[in-house]
Amino acid sequence: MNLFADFGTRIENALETIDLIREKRAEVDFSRITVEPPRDPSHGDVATNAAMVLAKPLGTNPRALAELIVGRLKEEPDVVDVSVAGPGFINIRIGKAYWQRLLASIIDAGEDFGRSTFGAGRKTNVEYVSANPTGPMHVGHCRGAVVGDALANLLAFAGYEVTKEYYINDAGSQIDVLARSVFLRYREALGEDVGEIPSGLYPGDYLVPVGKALADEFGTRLHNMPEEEWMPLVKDRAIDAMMTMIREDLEALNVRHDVFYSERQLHADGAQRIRAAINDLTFKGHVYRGALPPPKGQVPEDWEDREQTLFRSTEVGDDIDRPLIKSDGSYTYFAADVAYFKDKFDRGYDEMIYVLGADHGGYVKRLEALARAISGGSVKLTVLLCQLVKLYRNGEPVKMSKRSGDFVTLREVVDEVGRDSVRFMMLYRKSSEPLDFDFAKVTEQSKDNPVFYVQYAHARCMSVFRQAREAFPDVDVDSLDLSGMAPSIVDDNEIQLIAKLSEYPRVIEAAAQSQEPHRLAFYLYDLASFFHAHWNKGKDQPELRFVNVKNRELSIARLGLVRAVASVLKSGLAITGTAAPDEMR
RNA sequence: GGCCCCGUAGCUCAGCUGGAUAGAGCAUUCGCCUUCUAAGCGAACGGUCGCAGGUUCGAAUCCUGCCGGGGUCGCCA
Repeated sequence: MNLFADFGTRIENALETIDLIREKRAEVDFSRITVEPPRDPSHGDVATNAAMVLAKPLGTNPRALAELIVGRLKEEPDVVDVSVAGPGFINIRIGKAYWQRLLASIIDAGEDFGRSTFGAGRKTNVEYVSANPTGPMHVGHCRGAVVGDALANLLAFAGYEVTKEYYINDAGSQIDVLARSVFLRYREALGEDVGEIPSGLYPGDYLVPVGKALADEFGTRLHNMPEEEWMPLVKDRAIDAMMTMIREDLEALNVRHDVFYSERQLHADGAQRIRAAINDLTFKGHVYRGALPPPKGQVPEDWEDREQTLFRSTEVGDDIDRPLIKSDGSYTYFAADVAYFKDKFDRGYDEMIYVLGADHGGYVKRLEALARAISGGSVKLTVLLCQLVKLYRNGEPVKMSKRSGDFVTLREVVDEVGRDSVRFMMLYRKSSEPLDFDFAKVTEQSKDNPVFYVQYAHARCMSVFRQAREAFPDVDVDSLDLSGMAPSIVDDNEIQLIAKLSEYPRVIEAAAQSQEPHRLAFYLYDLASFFHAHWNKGKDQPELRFVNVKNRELSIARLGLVRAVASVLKSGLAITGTAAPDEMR
């Protein structure tokens, strides 16, 4: 049961009965009509702008039209009051019986309440993290990992068919550097004194065990080979080791991908997949040989005009054409991306989402151009840019130097503050907005910490059930038919709580449509806040408490309300990837 | 210089894709609570939505131009 969808159709049906609208039905567009909770609850439970949107095409004024609509809606069951307000809003107040039925349906749906068919099963690929396999994940990767994962969960809940994907950048020159760094550790493991790690190689200690493993596997054999021979062997082992480490890091964050896709396989067998993709682009008329103009603004001093194979991306919305094959005949990074995109396209995705860091902003247009060129516009490709995360410890910024290898790893953060705090805080901000992450704040158990506040609301719900079991030892509290008790819920505060719950499905759909998982996090905070507020009223007014030994029937009915709150919290927290604890002692 | 993101209360941020009197949390001020249902509760104060135009019944939201902050910018991945 979806309140706003339900009243949306009721309102449309009412509109269809109005002569003025019936006469000009072909000319009026219902799609701009909104049905939403009014900003101020005193206005009612449901508000619509229908009269304001339709007045103009019908050649009438909003308030007059609103009065007509109000006349129809008055006859609608469950409507106890309708009125026109402001410039032509129609405010509807809903009867308690409706709320009680709604509560019953939420209880019956359990954690499936809010699940939607909105996505209509569209095949959607969400690519996120895609950190280079050259070391452990650091905090910088955190946000994209969480946002991507939560977004994928959200879309799945909203009815999309989702694949979570990780693109392994295991083909570039940074992998050669990785292999050389590991080779040095290998020599070290053989007893050689390698001294300080030369600049240009990765200095981190995490490569020591990889070198040791090579020594165990090969003894001194690699040492006697020329670089061309040991390089591929070392690369294989190094990439495997790094990906194992990264998978463990992801696991610690509760992030799980369905597909790990290797860039290297695109380059395999004489780069045939890349060649095939470029051929496809060429066939569709998007490739030529030529030289690019120098960049605008400051022209680099060593600028040289060279001919390359280019993607004519400017014809599909890009600012400048993009190189596919360098002047020395090798492929650009983007060429592999063309092949990768084509692969996803051939796998049949309708929508592709790339979650990237803000420093990749310059990459967006060429990806969009690529999608147009290859799919002819049938694929919806969107790039979500996550802004940077700044770390603070007690208000002081945490300094990081990547060059010295002195960066904070994802693992360190998760180990210190816990995965739930990391995940929820990463979502408690619009991703296009920079984020401050304070170690002290996110572990604080107080109202100021949203993670705690929301989880605590769930724990409180569970606590009510524990108390009910104690108060009514003769009742099997956990197997009661609570939805059948919903008609006993009549208190206005409780009805308001049901109203807040009823917003959940539209929050899910709106967040999915806008690809903004933070909206869910804010809703959960809001819901928790309603619940806590209602709980606190029980302090001064004991008759409002959920469990009341003197009134067994009402207590049991209220358990239904508590269960509904708990299930929405749990469902929402699950989408964010955060636990819903039963207690928080 | 081109492109992208951001600019909302003293601070950190929401604002449901154009709706009503712009909302939370900190901070400040003032009450309450000192035990019940667990790490408090309630209220007040606080705004030229960066600036200027435009679009329309209606703009924080859309368009244009400025101002300010950040990111990015040839064949690096």
